[in-house]
Amino acid sequence: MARYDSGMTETRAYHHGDLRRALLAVALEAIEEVGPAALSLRDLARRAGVSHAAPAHHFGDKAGLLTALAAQGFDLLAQTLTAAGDDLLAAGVAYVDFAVRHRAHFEVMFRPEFYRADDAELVTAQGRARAALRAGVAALPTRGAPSDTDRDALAAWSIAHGFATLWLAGALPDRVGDEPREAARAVLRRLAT
Amino acid sequence: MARYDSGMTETRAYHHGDLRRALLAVALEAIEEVGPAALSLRDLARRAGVSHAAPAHHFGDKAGLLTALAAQGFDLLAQTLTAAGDDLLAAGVAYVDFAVRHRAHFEVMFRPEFYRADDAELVTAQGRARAALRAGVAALPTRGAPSDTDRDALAAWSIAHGFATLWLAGALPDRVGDEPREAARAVLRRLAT
DNA sequence: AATCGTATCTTGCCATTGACAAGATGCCGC
DNA sequence: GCGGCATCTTGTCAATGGCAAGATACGATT
Repeated sequence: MARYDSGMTETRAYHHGDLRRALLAVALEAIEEVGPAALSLRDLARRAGVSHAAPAHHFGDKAGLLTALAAQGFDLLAQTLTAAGDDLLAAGVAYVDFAVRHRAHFEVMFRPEFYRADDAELVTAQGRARAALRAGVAALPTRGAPSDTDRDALAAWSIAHGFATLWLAGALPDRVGDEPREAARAVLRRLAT
Repeated sequence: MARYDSGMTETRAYHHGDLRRALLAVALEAIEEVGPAALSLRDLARRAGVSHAAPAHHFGDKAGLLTALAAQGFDLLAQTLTAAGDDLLAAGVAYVDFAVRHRAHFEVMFRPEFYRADDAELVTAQGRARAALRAGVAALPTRGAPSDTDRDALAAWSIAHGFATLWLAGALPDRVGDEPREAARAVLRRLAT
């Protein structure tokens, strides 16, 4: 069968092995090509070389698959932010860079209508990401009442998230260039002074 | 026929009258209920009381309908921003308020994979919105080189857009409350000082 | 090592949808 | 009236999501 000769050392051994992981991998490719809305489970099955009903066994339905992807994404984001360290500007740049480099994950993560927001694994992953976000803001010098920290955190998250979203939507003028980290740094500096 | 007794004075006279407008109206309702991705042309036809192929005549396909909605949305946004005046903070609050009050429009406008980005009417509407955006930022005192105005515009747009997007995604903590204008003002003040 | 239980995957099926083609309906100008 | 045309309907097809039932292979138990 064709499904046995996938060759590469990573995603092979479909039958008993990691079809689940393979499906998540091809799902990322498919989402980068057509977006999360136009994702087709049957297309994923074809890409993975399995029958059209195989994905359902591992994820139940499309929402199940996207839930798994979202959880994976929040974990990855938490990792990325933690690695960026305590500097607010660096964390913001890392946030934008994550959105661009892991576009498929990012586009699923903030579309709760596509997945099951009450999934346990997802919720804990979101918690990790949230904690990593706040860690970056905590390093800011407090400029007033302690409640200002919350406001600052929201402001920082908003500007990074907004820039990333506009970048991905192709809404920004060409003049900002094609280097997201650089462009993000210039904009985020406006707030993180 | 049932399609003639829509009663209200606004969207009546389907056969020769404004099926197009009626379809756009029910599309907004449907999008608020299930999101733009799960929008079904046949469902719109049922809501409007026409046959399943009627929408295709006015919009060609689903992308055509969403293109019309996006153009309508950008025009509405331009209007809203212009009405908000020259104050940057007020413009930002108006932007967020627009996103929440016209959620369906907003959710389509920034998903170019759903519509035809090269549509003429859409492009001009985008131009109007972009101009209105820049007008709000131009009132800011310049704090350096003139190129800073571009940066400031991007920063302001990013923070307002990010806050709006996170609000719509339900990603913000409950503690921000349920009054978008108020919450947005508190966050945007952090930048527009 | 043989067997049983179970996870994994396949085949078959049905309702829904988007898109297209062809036909019906009714308005409007001549 | 009458013809042309925009508008809307009916009919159809391929693709999809999801479900049910069956096949297959692994692993644990004896």
